[in-house]
Amino acid sequence: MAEKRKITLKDIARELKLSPSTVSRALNGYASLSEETIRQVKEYAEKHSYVPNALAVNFRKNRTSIIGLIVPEIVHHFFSTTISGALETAKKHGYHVLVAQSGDILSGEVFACRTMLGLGVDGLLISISNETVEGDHIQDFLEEGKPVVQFDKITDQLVTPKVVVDDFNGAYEAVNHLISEGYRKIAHLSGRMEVKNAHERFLGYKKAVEDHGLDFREDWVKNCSAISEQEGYDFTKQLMESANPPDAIFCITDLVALGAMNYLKSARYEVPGQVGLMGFSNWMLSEYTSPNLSSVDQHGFEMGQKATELLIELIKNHDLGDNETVVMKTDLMIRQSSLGK
Amino acid sequence: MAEKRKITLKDIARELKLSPSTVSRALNGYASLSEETIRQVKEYAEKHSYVPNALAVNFRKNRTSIIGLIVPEIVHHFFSTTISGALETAKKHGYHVLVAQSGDILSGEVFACRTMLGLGVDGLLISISNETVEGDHIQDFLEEGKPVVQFDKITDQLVTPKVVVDDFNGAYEAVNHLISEGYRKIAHLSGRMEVKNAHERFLGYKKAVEDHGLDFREDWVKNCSAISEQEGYDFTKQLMESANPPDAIFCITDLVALGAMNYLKSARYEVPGQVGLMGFSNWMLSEYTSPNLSSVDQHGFEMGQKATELLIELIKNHDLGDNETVVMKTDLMIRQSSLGK
DNA sequence: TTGAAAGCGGTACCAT
DNA sequence: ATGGTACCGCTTTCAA
Repeated sequence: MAEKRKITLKDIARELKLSPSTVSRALNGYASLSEETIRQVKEYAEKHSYVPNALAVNFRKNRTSIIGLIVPEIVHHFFSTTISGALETAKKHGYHVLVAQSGDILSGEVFACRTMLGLGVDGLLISISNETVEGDHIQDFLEEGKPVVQFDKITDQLVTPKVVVDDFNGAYEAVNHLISEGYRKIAHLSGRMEVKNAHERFLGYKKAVEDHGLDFREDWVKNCSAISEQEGYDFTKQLMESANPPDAIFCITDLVALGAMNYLKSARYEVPGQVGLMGFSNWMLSEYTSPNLSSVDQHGFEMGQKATELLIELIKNHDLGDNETVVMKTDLMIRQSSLGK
Repeated sequence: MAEKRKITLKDIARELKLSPSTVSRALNGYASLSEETIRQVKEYAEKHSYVPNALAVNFRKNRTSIIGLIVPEIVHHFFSTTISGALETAKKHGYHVLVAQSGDILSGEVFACRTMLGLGVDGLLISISNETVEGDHIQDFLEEGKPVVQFDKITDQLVTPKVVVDDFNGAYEAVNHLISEGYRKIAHLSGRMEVKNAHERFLGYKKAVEDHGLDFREDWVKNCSAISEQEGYDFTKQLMESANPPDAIFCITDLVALGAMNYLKSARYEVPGQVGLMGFSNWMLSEYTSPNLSSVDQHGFEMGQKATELLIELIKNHDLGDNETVVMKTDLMIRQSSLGK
């Protein structure tokens, strides 16, 4: 495999009878060089399509222009959206993104952190796993002077900037909307309360219900531990067949809402009308169900962008940042499933 | 930001009064070293938590253990699935993955290729954009001795190994299945015929129809240029309102099939029964529609794995590979929408 | 304005 | 079994 030997900076220097330093300066646009020399060097470099050896530059400068990005699971609409945002922003600033998934387990996250640190990324973007508590493996980055920005799934154990969704408010507005559409008996298919995002959504739901003087009933709150369509279906069935069936359901995610919708349709409930339905996350699928599913958009793309901007800023300033938290506003996506009773 | 200065191999050598070469050998498990020396070095390294400088190693060995991965669009169930497979396989072999999206446009792809090449990835996995024809920017990798493996969306202009879905056969089986369920007038919502995958699916559809002596009608084939839900809806409406309405529709993707399903339901057709419906891709959503959508699984995860395995093999063998094409079998996912007439 | 030279942190060849 | 040392390609003092 005869790959053509690439031309180096030294080659140029030799050919042009200049010193490597001069060539380096000319190429990197330093002052104090004669116009003529610069022109000459650039022309030669261009003509022989000189490309600096990134490995050498990185080694010398002790940086890689690579950002590490760890999410629980790539195959997940929200996360792939945040990744997309991160990629766009990184590109704009001349950074590359190394992606890894933790599989939502601690060992996977630790492994990803270690290999990324070993490779010498300049900083880390991370949405932690469900199992992460201490976060020593993340702390390691900070101790090497590499900034970390947490997003979406975060832990307060680590002093890093954070970008999170305003789950509380998003849920509050969603439930408010159901109420304004005339629904009064609102149930909530929640997630595991130990998970911060789920808990916040629950609190937002509760606050909205109470602010309007409506009943908050424990038995109208069901915990979906797997956040699955099946749970949505089953719990909805359970709720509707109970002595006190609700007239609206606010679901922790669109997938759960889809399960709820499937049950309601199969049991011949009118959605909306008899039962109002709200999801959360605004997955692509919510646009395409029938009826369309109302949801709460989390602006994943913008989150990825914001987190990446913060990180790159820190990298450039050689700063680790502090505990600041950026809260991303959500958007109520009112479609059909939540319309007037 | 006082990051603690990291200990280097030379530090160890000096402290232990050994030469750098000896320490290197001890750490990398070379033979011909006394047990004692090895133990001593390893102990010291462990105690001072020595971590080799990856940048230096990469520079010296002229490799990065990084694979570049370019897809048209990350936020797409199929691609995120292939990425997931690629990540898993890369991890297993000690490789990292740099991800970029082309946005399905040539300029984006060229940019991604250039930056990745500049960074010094060891090889490239790519699913090309719709606009890619010549592929000189990809050829550049080969000319630098870096192997490339194409997957899913490929071009034959480049001599590289390829991993593709058996679109023809997948489509053939899907239509076969509709026929075996009793449907006889089968329409096809296709994609743009210039796109290879779309064309193959069309050919598979046509062959199946003809093999069974059924009518192949041009007016039962509709081109969805955007592959959108809207097109699925509109073309299905058009088909069903025509003089010769079909009794089954094979759709180029699940999203299009969803549009078809939404129209059929709104127009009170029974699915299945009056109209049979098949999608393609087996997106997550197909499991959750009602009725469940029958589809064709493309094994995206396994594709990502396979492509990555091929690439890593080539990298390790310092080989560019040839034109071999691995064809991934598809799986018919029979759910409700295609069941008996 | 330019050059000389010392590294960055390893690896590997050539000695011994 | 171990040491000495010349690099890898580029950047960056320091000197001229």
